[in-house]
Amino acid sequence: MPPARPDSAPAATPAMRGAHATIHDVARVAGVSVASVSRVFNGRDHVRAEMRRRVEEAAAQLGYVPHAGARSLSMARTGAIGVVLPDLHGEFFSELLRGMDREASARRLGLLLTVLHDGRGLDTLAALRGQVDGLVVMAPELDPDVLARYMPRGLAAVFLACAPQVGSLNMRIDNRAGAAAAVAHLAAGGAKRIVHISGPAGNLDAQERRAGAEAAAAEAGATLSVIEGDFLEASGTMVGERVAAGTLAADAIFAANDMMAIGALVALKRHGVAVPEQVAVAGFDDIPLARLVSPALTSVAIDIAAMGARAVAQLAAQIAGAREASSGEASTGADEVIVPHLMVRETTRETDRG
Amino acid sequence: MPPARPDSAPAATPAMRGAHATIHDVARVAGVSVASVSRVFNGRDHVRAEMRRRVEEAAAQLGYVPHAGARSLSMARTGAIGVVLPDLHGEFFSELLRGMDREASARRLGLLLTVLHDGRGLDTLAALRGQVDGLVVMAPELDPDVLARYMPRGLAAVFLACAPQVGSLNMRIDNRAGAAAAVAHLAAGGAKRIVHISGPAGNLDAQERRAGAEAAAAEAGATLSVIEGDFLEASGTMVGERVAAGTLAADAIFAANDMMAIGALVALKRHGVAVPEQVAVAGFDDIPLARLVSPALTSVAIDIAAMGARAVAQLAAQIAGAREASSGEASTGADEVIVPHLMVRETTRETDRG
DNA sequence: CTGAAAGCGCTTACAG
DNA sequence: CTGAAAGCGCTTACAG
Repeated sequence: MPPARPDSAPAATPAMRGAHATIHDVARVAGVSVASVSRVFNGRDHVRAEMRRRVEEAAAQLGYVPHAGARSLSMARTGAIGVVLPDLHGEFFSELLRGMDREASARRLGLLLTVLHDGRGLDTLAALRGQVDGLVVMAPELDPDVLARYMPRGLAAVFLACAPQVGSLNMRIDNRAGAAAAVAHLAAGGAKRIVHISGPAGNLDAQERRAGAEAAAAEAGATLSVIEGDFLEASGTMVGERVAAGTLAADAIFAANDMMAIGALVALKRHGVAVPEQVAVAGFDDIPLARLVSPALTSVAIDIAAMGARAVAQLAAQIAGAREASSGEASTGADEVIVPHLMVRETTRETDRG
Repeated sequence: MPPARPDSAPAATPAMRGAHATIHDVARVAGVSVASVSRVFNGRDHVRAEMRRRVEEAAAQLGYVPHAGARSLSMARTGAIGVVLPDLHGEFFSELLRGMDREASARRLGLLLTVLHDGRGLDTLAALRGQVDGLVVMAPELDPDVLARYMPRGLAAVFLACAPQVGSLNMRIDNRAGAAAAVAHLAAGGAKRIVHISGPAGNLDAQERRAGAEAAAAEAGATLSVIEGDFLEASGTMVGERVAAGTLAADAIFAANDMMAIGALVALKRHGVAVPEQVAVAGFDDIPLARLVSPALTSVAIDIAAMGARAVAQLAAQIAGAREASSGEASTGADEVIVPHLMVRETTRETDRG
C-alpha cells in the first residue's frame, strides 16, 4: 500500500475499503478530535464521561483497534523483547522459552524469536531495532567481537551463556564447577577411565565443561579421554556403541549435555551393557527427560526455566531504567553466575554418605 | 521520550545523545536527501555509485541502522508473524516452534510468540495489529466464537487444531482416526478393558480423541472407561498407580497424549506391572521422547514440526496474496487435514501380520 | 477537559 | 538519477 492514496475515492474510509479503521475514522464518527480518542484509549488523562461514551461507541461500531506499530513509533516503546537463540533442538530451549514466557507474559511483553542457524541470521539482529525494546541473546558459539559488531547499538540487552560482553549484563552458567562435580562423583563411584563426550569445539559452554571435567579427573587420578560431539543424541549413540563394542575402554561416560548422555545410555543398554554396573553415565542440563529414561540419568542440573525468567526480568529492569534515565546508557547490574548442582540418579553409583 | 524534543539543544543529533542515528542524520552527513539514503538502503531504484558510496560511508560512520518500526509503518509490512499458543509445556510445542522457525527463517520472517495462559492473554491478540503481518493460532480449548471476537479483523490467519473458523484457513489433525487406530491396535493385541486417559473436557483435540477411542472400542467389543486428565504427566501417573493398585481394572491404557502415557508407564513399571504383558500402553503425538522411554512407547504420530512449517508457509502465501490483491480479502485456500499414523513400539503387543 | 499541530522515522509517487 | 513533500497511524506538550 503506497503511503498516499491518490487513486482511491476520497470519500472511501479505510473501514469501507476492508482495511482497518484508524483513529481518524473513530474521531470523525464520534465527532471529536483524534487527541481525545487517543486519551480515551490510553486512559491516563481525564476525559468526560460523555466523551468517553461517544468514542467507545464509535470505536465499537467501526471495530477499531489501535495500530501497535504506529503506537510504538510514537511512544518509542514496542512492548516486545527479542530472544536470540542458537537453535531450537531439544528440551533445553523449550524450557528456556517457557521460563521467558512466564516472566514476559506477567509483564505483558511479547517475545520475538530469532534463531541463529549456525551464524546465518546474524544480520537480522540489527533489523530488530524499532521492533523490540531489548534483547536476550544466547549465542554460545559466537565470537564475542563478531556478536558485538552485529548488535544494534543502544538497545538494552542481556547475554545468556555467551562469552561476556563488556558493558552489558551477562548471565553465565558455572560450567566448570558443574562438570567437575559430575566427574568427581563418577570417580568417587570407582570410575578410572572416563570418556567425556564434549560439545562442539567452538562452543563456550562445551569448552568450559570440558575444562572442568579435565581438572576433576586429574584431581581424582582418573583418566579422561575426550570425544567431540555436537550436543545431539546421535553423537552420544556413537560413543555408546564404541564402548559396548570394546573399541573404546571406559567405565564411565560424562556427556556435555543430556541428549548425548541419553544417546550413549540407550546404545549401551541395547548392547547389553549394564548401567551403572559396567559403565556409569552422567549428563548435563537435567532436562525433564533425564528422570524419565531408565535407568534415570544422573545430570548436572540448572533450573533452565528460572534462568530464562531471570534473564527477562533483568532485561525489563534495564529497559525501565533506560526509560527513566531517559538519555543514554541504562545501568546494567552486575553479572550473574548460575551455579548448577548435581542430581544423582540411577545411572551412577551412589557414593557413601556420612 | 516525548515526540518533540523542545528541551534538548537544537544542535544535538540523536547520535550525540547516545540514541540511534536516524535517516536524517545520515542524509545530513552525506549531504544528500533522505530519499536517497532510503534508496541506497533499499536498493531497488538505481542510484549513482558516488551517491551510494557517500551514503554508505556516512551510515557506517554514524552506525546507522534503519528503524524497523518506522519502516513497517510506512510499508504496511512488519516482517513478523504472530504465533498464538495455548501453553509451552512439553515437547509438543517445542517441536511445533522448531518447524515454524524453519519455515519462517527461510522466509526471513520473525516469530512473535503470544501464549494464552488458560484464556488470559486473549486481549493482547488485538494489540498485535500493526505488529505482525499475520497470525498462526492454536487454541484447542477456546470457543470459536470467543476466539473470533478477539481476532484482529482483516489480519491474515491460519488456525491450527482449533474449532474451525469460517472464512479462514484451518489445519486440523484427524484425531478421531488416530485415536481409533490406537484403540483398534490395543484390542487386536488382546485388550478387553481399556482405560482412556482423556484431555481436559473443554479441549477439542481431547474430545475428538475420546470419540475416536470410544468408537473403536465399541467396534472391537472392548470396554472403554474414561478418566479425565489434563495432558500433564501427573494425571497419567495417577491412573498408572490406580491400575497397579488394582483399584482400576485395565489390560490396556490409551492416553490422549504422550506425557500422560509416559506418566502411566513409569508408574506401572515402578509398581512392578509388566508392560505390555500385563498392561499395554499407547499415547498420542509421538514426541521425540516416546522412543526414548523404555519400553519405547507406542504412539499416534503426527509430524509436528512439519505441521508447524506448513502453517507458516500457508500463512505466508495468504499474506502475499492479500498484498497482491491489495484491497481486502486474501483467498484462503482449502482447509487441510493432517492424517496421523500409528507408531507401534514396545509398550503394546505387536499383532500378527500376514 | 479538549483540539490543533508537531513529531516519531521511515517510504514513495511526483516532478524535475 | 535526485529532492521536496506527503503520508503511514499514532501520542503528547501546548494553549485554550
